[in-house]
Amino acid sequence: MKIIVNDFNLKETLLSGQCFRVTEEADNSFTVILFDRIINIKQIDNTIEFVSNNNNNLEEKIIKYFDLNREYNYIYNKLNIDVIMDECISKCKGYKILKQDEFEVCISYIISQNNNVKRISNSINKLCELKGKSVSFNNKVYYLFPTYDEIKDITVEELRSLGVGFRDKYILDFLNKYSNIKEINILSTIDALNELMKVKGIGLKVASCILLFGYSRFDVYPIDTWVKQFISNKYNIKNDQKTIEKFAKDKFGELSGVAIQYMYHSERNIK
DNA sequence: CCCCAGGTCGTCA
DNA sequence: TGACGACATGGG
Repeated sequence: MKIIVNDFNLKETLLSGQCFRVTEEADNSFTVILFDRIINIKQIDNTIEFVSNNNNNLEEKIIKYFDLNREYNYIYNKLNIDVIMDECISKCKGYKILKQDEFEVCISYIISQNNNVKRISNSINKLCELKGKSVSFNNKVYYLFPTYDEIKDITVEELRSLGVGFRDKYILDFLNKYSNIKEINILSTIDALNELMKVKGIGLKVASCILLFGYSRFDVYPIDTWVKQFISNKYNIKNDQKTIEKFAKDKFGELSGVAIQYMYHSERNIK
């Protein structure tokens, strides 16, 4: 199947560190575990081509995951407030904020704290092998991300076997509180952040990543070392958490998340 | 062997 | 409130 896309960069979007379960294949295509199925997807100019083990509503799932129906020109215009952002935007053109599975994003970003991408991916893959459903695709076996029911009884020993280390108790606390978190969609962004941060091991940064990458809340802004340095250097302001937070909120408002993500991406992934 | 990783918690002033 | 070490683990 094919879709015409006019402002999309598949590779940048998938390899930017938003999602942890993507494989780049030898033919420049990508294999992605997308909710309930496996897809292999490739971009050739303005076309994306994809195959899956499950074609039911496939196009719809792809459009949703890559957020292809959103008008990004509006975002570019809103964020283009100075030469610094102008450069960021031109570097990041076609780079989309993914709409990932909510449950998966919560656990993935709990694991991400004080951790590196390689280890995060390894732990998540092991979790899927241990608890998720297996799916055959292209003569290989893949594992879906487990549902809540599939992992609600996971033990500390099992978690440790995944290599999540001290984050084991954080995952358990999240699972205990999951019935409240399921309702996050209906909350305002501030309330949603606070609800997530009731979980031990979810602070402002992880909560913001969850809302940005799992719930398409573009008004949260996950600030890490990279972003802090970018902003304090380029805008010549104090490299301090509160100062940077205020700056992002005041400058970019409802689209702070996209602005921050563009900065992260151009600083971290594009040289 | 030491350092670090898309942080957060608990503790002590 | 604010600073600061501890935390599991394996890749570099």
